[in-house]
Amino acid sequence: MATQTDASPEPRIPLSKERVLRAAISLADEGGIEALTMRKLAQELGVEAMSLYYHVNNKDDILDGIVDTVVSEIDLPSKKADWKTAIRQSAISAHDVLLRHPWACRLMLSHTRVLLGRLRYMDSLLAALREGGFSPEMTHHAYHALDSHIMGFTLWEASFTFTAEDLPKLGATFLQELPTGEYPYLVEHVEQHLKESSQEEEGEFEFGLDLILDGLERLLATT
Amino acid sequence: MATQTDASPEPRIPLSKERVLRAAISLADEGGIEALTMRKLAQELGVEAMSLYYHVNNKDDILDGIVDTVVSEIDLPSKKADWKTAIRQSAISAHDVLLRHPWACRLMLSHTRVLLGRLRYMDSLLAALREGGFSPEMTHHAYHALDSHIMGFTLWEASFTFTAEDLPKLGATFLQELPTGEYPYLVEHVEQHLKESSQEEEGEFEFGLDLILDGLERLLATT
DNA sequence: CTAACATTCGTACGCTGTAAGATGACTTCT
DNA sequence: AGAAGTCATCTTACAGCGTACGAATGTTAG
Repeated sequence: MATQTDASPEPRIPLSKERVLRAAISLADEGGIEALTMRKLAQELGVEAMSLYYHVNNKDDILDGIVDTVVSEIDLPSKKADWKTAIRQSAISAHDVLLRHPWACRLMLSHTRVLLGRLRYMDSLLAALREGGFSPEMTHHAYHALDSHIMGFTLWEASFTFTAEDLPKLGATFLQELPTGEYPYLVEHVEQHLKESSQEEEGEFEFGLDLILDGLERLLATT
Repeated sequence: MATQTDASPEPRIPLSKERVLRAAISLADEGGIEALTMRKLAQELGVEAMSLYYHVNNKDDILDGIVDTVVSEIDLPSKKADWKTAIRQSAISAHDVLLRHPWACRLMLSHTRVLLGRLRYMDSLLAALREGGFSPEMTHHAYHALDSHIMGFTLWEASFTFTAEDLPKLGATFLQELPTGEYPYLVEHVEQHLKESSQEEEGEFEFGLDLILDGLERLLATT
């Protein structure tokens, strides 16, 4: 003990898979997924790159791991509420979580290994539908419709995350570069984005979500 | 002329941006987007890597280019049909095209430069909505709902493209690795995928699409 | 034939993930 | 106390990536 505190001011916390994953997440959050390299990650942990490989098989292991960590943050649909409000709330939670980690969506779609957190999420969403009265076939369809919206919309938003503060400038130059008068509706659309406060953008996700949920409800009623 | 055909059996077609992009697309189609490297692309064209840089600024230029080429293949919504069938048909076309080039979706979302083909596609979809009677605000919402579905669903499908022939085996091992009895609904869902013919999967996309289109139609009627 | 230009290539650098083995620290047994 | 063994980390090295820089080829105009 004495030797340790004497020799080094920092007692050197031992590495672990959890610590590696935590550091990887914060690194990706700050600098985007392309900033997550083995060397930078090691440096962040005060260690050499190869040391990571004692706790992790390879980089894919890390990528799979941080995806699962993030997915585990999503609120599962409540078993108490009716299917529609339960799923609605869970979808909004998924949207929030995935937007906090804008790299997660893309990783989910390029990395097909599914770990426990994601298994649980998928099953609980399916459970909410089945126990809400949907047939196996309808549940299948509904699941994919919902998943597509969550992924697709969040992915789109995430690709514009970096523009949070300089969106106005970026949008203005975009409009200027546009062939003049050629695409009037596109101009209108972009202007809409520019004048929207970021608060209003939030409702955008729920608009599509409700379109799907209402449609599903109607389908459920007619059977 | 004589000297050329004498000296080299292949007359050496000169490079060009089009030729580079065409080769890039076929390389990505065959081996996935990660198989598209400057060196392999050059090799495919019978040339050294650095020669490409005369026709192209950098790799991003190529990526932006092939995305735009693919997007330009999508059928734009017909101006003759009513908005719903026109958009429906265009969305299905987009789905088809993007599934033929499974790497395109992911590129579209990580590469935010928008070239001409994509501008035209976006504007024509917005035009179909506006001229169908939707207000600017509703059009804005509708556009994102539709885009999210097209992107989200196709992206999901594209991530499982490689399993086309060996999906049964892959699904079987997945089911076996699942914690037994823990996720009954997930098991049901996966089994559904396994028993579905690939033809039936096609309808899956249209299910979600119609959910959105019907919802939009109803909203349009109530105003 | 020569000068100008348009294309292509050779070399090199810094970055990436990671294989293989050396090195150090700590535990346990004798 | 010393030896043996295990665990954790580090050193070195390599192949592959995008691409900067400048030299070497065609190819055409005067």
